[in-house]
Amino acid sequence: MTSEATDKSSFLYRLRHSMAHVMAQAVAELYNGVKLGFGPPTENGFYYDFDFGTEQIGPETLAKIEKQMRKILSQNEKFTREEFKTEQALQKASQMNQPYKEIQIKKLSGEGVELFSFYSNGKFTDLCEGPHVDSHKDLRSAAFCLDRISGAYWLGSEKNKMLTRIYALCYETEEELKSFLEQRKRAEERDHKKLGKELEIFTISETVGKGLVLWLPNGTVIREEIEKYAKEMEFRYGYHRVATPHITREELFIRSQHLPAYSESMFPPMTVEDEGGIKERFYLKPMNCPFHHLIYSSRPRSYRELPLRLAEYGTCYRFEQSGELSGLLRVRCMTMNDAHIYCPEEKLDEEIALLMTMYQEFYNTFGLKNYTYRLSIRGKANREKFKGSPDLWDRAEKILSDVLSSKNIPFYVGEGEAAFYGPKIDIQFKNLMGREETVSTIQVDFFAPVNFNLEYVSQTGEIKQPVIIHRAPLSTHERFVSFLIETYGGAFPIWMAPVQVKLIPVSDEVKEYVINLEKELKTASVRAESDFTDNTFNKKIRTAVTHKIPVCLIIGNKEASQNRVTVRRYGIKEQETLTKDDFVKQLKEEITERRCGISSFPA
RNA sequence: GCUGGUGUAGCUCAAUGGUAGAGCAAUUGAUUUGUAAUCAAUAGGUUGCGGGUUCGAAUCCCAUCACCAGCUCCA
Repeated sequence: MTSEATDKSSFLYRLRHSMAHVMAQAVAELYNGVKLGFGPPTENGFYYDFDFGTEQIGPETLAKIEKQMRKILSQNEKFTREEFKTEQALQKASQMNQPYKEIQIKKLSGEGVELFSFYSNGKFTDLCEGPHVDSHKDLRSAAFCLDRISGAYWLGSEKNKMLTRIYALCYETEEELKSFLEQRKRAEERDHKKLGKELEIFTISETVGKGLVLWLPNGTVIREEIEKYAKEMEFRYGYHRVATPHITREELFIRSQHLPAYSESMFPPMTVEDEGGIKERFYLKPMNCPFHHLIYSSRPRSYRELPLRLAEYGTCYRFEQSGELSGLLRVRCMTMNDAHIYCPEEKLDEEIALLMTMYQEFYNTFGLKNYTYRLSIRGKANREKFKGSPDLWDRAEKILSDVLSSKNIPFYVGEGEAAFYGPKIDIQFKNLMGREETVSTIQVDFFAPVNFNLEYVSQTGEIKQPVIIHRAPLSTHERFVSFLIETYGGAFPIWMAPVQVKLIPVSDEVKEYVINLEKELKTASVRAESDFTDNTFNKKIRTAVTHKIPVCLIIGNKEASQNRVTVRRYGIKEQETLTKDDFVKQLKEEITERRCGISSFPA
């Protein structure tokens, strides 16, 4: 959220907060006996949670509520504040027949709050800490519209009743609201689900099942280019590649403690019967780690081979809740840029530092900028859920925080966001709709070495336990490609573009030259295609541009007669004509260096 | 999984109880073009699937599946 949107003293915050009360009042007037939940400001406006009882609320009621709000605003009431001690406050909430407010008062009272404020505007009163604007007059020039309606669990717990949440957009001026709506519309144009279909990157078939992605030829090029790059990078950083099965006997996940702790996110087991009639259960893997641990422990290890880095683009299966699935962002079958690093504890800081360098190298290549680092630690609450000695935790948390600081990497702390086996550094991306998603983590794990009895012989001949680092800088292909599509708006850098070069003949006379050039480019491993359709020249250009192909070669008699090509780059007006050989040389350089040039970011 | 919404040709959408239609894409023919849509013809649909109401259903009702937004979850 912007600072203005969260700053309680800002006018915008008070405006949105007050407007939420007006909405609650409108709803209360229209629906007798409605129960009120919470109604805070948000990044773009505000929402309010209501319990409508048995009443069905659809989008058509939004217009009705909005109309009522405007009627209320015309009454020009003042916002007034009154304070009550706990008992009186409870009594007041009870008189108003607002059970959720009673619960809230009791909860806050338990946390030591003794004085409760109620705000009134006209006949409407609501428990609220404020602050608000002075009167309706301050709200009149504001721009707002009711946006959408959805369910939301009371107190955010799925064990509680689901209330009806009404979201509204609200800004100080009409221009700001309009500009937000336009921005949202532009963002929707970059939606990876939309572009993924248009650019034929992936498809999902009901026949195969939801959350199970079919990668089309274009998408497969992108996947494989990413994978090739990751393998080169990991080779340079001293990783060894391994390969493991997609299924395993139940025993492995019992040992790793995924069963039963993680069983809700796993596909149900397959039961097979051997010749002796003994039944055995197999599971699809939700993670690669346990397999890698067994590779580590397949023979005794010496300190000399640590840190041992085992990498695999491993395909995992998770039975995500159906409502969670979304395009490539959240799927049930995913291929992870996974690796596990088995590291002596005293080398942990060095190894993490090396990882941060690698992450930044990766993200620079992709030109990614819209991410933030989160240091996820235990926090003060629920200490019992975090396994291992507190001493070890303290040290690990300090190491992570020190590495981030020493590399001048800005980060924020996520209290209670650690994994149960250790703290982590999460890389958070914001998607187009402003929603934050974890794209990647670096996790320190003290727990698995114990479960899997992982050991090494130290320099002094002692048996020691390594610490494990789980890391996946490039996330899963699925999630990472969804971010890339949205970041690039579908216009990929040349090195990973499905079609890198489109050859467009001006007329049939140059056909032979074009055919030969295409052959030459393909021989140089360039993904080149020629357009020999009956379409007009203009139409051919339009087609190439709408497919967001990074380079078009315009070839007419002028070019063919001089062994040249005219280069038209995506999103760039200026063209240049150069010799065929110069073009191929430049192009190859750009591809080999994986340049993330301006051509990929049209204005 | 929960709340609300949506589902019509490959894609984007029209048809609100009375003969399912348009543009783009596809196919065929003509056209060979110098920087974002040449012209014409053809083909394409048990309106997501299954029930029901009705003389008659894309349209109304029930159920189911999928998708979208949000909630919850996300080792």
